[in-house]
Amino acid sequence: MDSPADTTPLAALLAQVPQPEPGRRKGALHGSTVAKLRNLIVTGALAPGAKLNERELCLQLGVSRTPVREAIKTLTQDGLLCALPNKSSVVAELDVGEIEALIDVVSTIEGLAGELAAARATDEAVAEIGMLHYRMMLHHTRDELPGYFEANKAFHRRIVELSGNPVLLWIWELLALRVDRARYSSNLWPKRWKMAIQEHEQILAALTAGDAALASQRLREHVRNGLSGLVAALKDKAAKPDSA
Amino acid sequence: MDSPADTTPLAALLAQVPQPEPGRRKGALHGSTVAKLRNLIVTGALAPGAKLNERELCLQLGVSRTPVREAIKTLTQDGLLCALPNKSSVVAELDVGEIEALIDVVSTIEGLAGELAAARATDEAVAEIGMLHYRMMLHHTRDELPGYFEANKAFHRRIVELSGNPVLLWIWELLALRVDRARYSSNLWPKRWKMAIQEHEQILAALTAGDAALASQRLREHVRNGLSGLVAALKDKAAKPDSA
DNA sequence: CTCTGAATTCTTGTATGCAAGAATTTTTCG
DNA sequence: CGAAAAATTCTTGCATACAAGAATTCAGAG
Repeated sequence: MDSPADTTPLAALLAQVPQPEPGRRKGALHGSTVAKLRNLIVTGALAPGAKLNERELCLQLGVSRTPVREAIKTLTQDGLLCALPNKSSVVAELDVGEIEALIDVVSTIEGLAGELAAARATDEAVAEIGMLHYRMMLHHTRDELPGYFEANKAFHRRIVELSGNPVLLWIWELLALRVDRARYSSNLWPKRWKMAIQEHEQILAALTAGDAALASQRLREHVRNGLSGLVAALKDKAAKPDSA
Repeated sequence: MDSPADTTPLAALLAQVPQPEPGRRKGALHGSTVAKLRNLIVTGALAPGAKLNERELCLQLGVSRTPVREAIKTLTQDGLLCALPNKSSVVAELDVGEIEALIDVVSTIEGLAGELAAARATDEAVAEIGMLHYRMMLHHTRDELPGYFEANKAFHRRIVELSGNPVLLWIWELLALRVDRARYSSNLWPKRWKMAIQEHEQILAALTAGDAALASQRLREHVRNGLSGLVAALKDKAAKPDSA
């Protein structure tokens, strides 16, 4: 009846997304549709458990069912949607247990990334990551949540890239989708920010020193701390459901 | 002109795949098409670099373009195909560098799985994994390559399942696709078998003892050994291209 | 003979039509 | 009035039609 999703002002949210001009080139619909839909899910605009009606999405997104169906398939594979045969796909539940499972995997993955990155860290690469760190701090001082998120993610992403391992980056991107979802879901937890910034600086130091073991350990613990805080926030939120 | 794929007896290979009866139930075409196509790629029946013509695949698989296109999208996301806009998708190259990248990631992932699994290992679970190990040995003594592959994979898979971490299993499945491809590509390397069996026994012992650190380390090294041998075999093969 | 370019053919990207299964509503019987 | 069943409506799964871009071929000029 009145699942959370039914009250979502979907049209308004979609209006914010820049619509591709009618004079667009061929082959861009799939990608853009995936991006739009993914954004709606990750940011929580489409609530967990919400049913996706293909025809309705077509109208909202202004495309035919083909790209919509492809996007649904793609996001199902990414684990953001759940699909049952002959039934509407639904937005995957944001299970706290699953996020706890994410902790072990993401921390291990980023730990490996740190280990490999430290061995390949040039001054230039470290400087670039440092810049991302300062950008994050800037957004922090300004209380700009989206910018903070973005810079934080870029910081971590750059380290994974620096590892030079394309498979690692691929896996990390997949995991990052779920982490982002959890982040958006648990409204900001500013307590954690200061600690995160300190940890980033220590990670940078380890990379600068080229100390693989230390970089690995610090990244592992940093990720573990962050995600654990996230789980705590989510459990808190679950305890007192709608104390806005 | 005559790329390796053009000479592939595709029709014959597909004939081996049991065709779903006309009286099948709806909703199974996508999955079965993905499975068939994936098998062709993983086993090497569709050679790396081969161009996939959608219409041709439709004829071969006996379905329309819709499920074929969905399957292509899915396998592209899995990294088995490469797609460029408005161009035919091609089977992803089996880059040795990428397999070397896999070594670090898969060994780390399975190491984590071993660590978590050891902490949860019941007698029953260990016995089940032991059974898979003996099944593998049986296929070994009979020189049955496919059975050996299957049992080996089941052994590893069961350990990841035992970890109780669904995210870990999800990632492992993705990685396993690429590992399987590499395995099929480098024809059997029997030298490795005996060593692998010994390592499996040691892994089992660590699981039985519930020693998380040991299980983790042994799995990590076992995977590293296996994949390193695989890379060596592939490099060997690359050096003397077609010495059948 | 070769190179350029235009026209044709082929292939993919997108939209839509049709049928099977699911959900819902209505109707009928107890 | 309640419940079960039948019919209607709705939704997805698959097939196909059409359009835009890419590849190929063929002709003509240098």
